[in-house]
Amino acid sequence: MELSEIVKHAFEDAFPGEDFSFVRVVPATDHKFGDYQCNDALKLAKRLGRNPREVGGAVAERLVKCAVFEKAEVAGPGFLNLTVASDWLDSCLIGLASKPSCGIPQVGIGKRIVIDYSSPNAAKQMHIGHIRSTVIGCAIDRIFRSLGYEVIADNHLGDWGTQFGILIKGYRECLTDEERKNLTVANLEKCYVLSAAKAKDEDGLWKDACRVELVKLQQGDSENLALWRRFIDISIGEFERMYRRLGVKFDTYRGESYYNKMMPGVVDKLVTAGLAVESEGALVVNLEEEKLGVAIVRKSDGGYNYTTSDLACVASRVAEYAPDRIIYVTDDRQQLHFKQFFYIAAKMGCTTKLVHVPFGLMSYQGRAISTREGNLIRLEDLLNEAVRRAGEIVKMRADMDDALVERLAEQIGIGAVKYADLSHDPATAIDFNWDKALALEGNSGPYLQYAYARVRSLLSKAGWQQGNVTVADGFAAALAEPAEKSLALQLLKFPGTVVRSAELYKPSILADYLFQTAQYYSSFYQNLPILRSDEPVRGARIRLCSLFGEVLKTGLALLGIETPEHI
RNA sequence: GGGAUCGUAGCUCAACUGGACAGAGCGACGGUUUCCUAAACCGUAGGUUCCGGGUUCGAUUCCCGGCGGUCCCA
Repeated sequence: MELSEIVKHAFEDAFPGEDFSFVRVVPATDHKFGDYQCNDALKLAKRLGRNPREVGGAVAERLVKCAVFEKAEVAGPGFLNLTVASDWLDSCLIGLASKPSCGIPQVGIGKRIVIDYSSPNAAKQMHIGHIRSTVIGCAIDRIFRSLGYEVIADNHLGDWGTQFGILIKGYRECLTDEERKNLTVANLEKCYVLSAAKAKDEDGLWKDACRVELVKLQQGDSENLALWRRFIDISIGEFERMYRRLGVKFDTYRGESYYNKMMPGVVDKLVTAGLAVESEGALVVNLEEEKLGVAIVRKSDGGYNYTTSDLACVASRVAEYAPDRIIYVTDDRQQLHFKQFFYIAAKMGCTTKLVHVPFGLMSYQGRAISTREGNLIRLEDLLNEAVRRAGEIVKMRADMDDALVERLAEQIGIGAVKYADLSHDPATAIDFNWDKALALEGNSGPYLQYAYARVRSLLSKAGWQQGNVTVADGFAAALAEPAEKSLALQLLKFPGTVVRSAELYKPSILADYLFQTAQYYSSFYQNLPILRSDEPVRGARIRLCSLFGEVLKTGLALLGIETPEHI
C-alpha cells in the first residue's frame, strides 16, 4: 500500500467522519527529520480548531503500531516525521527493480495525445532558436509515451504563405543553373534574401511579380506547385538530418498548407455560429468580454490568419484521431493567440483538452535571434561545435580508435546541448551562451552520462549482468549508511517524478531529479566501498548500483539523451 | 494605455503548488588519485528571495500596491 494511504487510514481512525482526501506523504525535506513527512495534521487541526501537536500525536500513536514505520513522531508546530522500517524499504526497492521501465505507472493506457512541436519554417535553415521547441517537445513526447499514452507527434511546418511568391520569383531569377540543380536549403535561404531585398525596391515591379507567382501557386498552377513541393521536400530532408542527430522523430509532417482548403469552411461555421462578425472589411471574433481582445479570422484582403488555420487544424485532428489532448509547444509570445483560439474552439463545441506549453524565447547577446539582427547561429554549427569540444576531451582521456571517439563525441556533445536546455524550467527565457550550452561539468548532460558509464563499468567488473543475480536477494544490507539509504530513498521517487513532470509539462523536473540522483550516487560511490566490501553488503550495494543505472538510463532516455556504456 | 510573464548567492538556475535552517552548478578559496573511471568527491566563504503592505501557526510561493526587465495586443 502507498504510504499516503496508510497515513490517511491512521487519520481516519483517529478522527472518524472527516474527509482526508487532502492527506499526502512527501519525502522528508531533510534526512535528519526521517525518511518521509506529512504536514497535514496542521491543516486538520485548523479545521477542527484543535491543537496541531495533539492532532499529530493522535495520528503518530497509530502509525508507530504499524509495521511499516520504525518511528513516527510529532515535531515543530505539528509535522509528522516518519522513518520507515528497512524491511519495508527493501520490499519497495525490490518492487521497483522488478517492474518494467522502473515502475513508471501506465496511467495513459487507452488514451491518445497529439503533440505539436518544433514546427520550423520551410526553406530556412534551423538555428539555435529552434532548439527549445524541438527538445522540450521531444521530451514531453517521450515522457507521455512512457506513461502508456499513444502519442502522435506532428510537425506543423510553416509551409505556406507570402514567402513562397518571393521564393519562386527568386528561384527563377536569383540563382545560377548549378544552384537550381543542386538545390539546398542554404540556397533557398539565399534566394529568399535576394528576392525579398529586390521586392523592397521603389518601383514595386519585383514585388508585383512575386505576388503573381503567389497567386498562381494558390490557384494550383502546376509548375509553381511542383516548385513549392520541391522546396518543401528539400526542407524536410534537411530538417530530418537535424532531427536524426537530435533523436527526434515525427509521425506526421502536416504543415499549414495541409489545412489550407479547410479555411473557408471554418469561417462559414464561425459566421453561422454568430461568433465572427464584419469589422472594417475583415471578419473578426470579438473576445473583449473575455479580456482576450479581438481575433481576426479573415483579413480585409481575404487572407486567413493563424487563428483560422489552427481552428481548421484542431477540427482535422479531432476528426482523424479523436485525441484526449492536444499539446502545443511554442514560445510564450503566442500565449494570447492560443488563449483566443482555445476559447473559440471550445465555443465551437470542441471538448478535447487543448494545452499550450509556452517556453521563454531564446535570445543571443541579449537580442532576439533573427537574420536582421545578424546574430543567427545555425543549429548545425552549434551541434558540430558541441561535438568538437566533447571530442577533444574524449581524446585526452583515453586511447580509442577514431570511430569510437567520433561516436562518443556525438553522444556527449548532443547530450550536453539538450540537457542545457531541458534542465531549465521551460518558462524561463534563455540567453544563449556557448560555454553554458556546451557545459561538460557540474550540472550538465555529460555529468549524468559519466555517472552512468561509471556504474556500468563497476557492474561489469562485478560480473553483473541483467538477470544473473535475482533482485529478490534484496537491498536490506545496503541501507545502513546514510549515503546509501539516501540514494535508495531517492530512487523510489522516480515513478512519481515522471508523473509530475508530465502533469506540469516540465521535463526540467525530471532533469533536476536525475541530476540530484546522480549526485547521491556519486557521493555514495566515492565514499563507500562497493566491490571491496564484504557480503552481504557487497551484493546489496551492487544491486543498488544496478537499480541506479536502470533509473538513470530510463530517465535520460525520456529526455532523449543517450547513455554510452563506456566513456 | 490594456494584458501576459519574470525578478532568489558575484553569474546561471532549483525549491515537490503554503512548511522546518531557501538549495545546486559555475566562479573564488582549501583539501582528496600506489584504492571500484578525478568529466568525480569532501570542506569554506557567499542571501533583507526587487520594495511596501495584507492573509496565517507559518509566505520565495497566495492577495493588493509600487519599481524594474522581457514580450503580446491596441
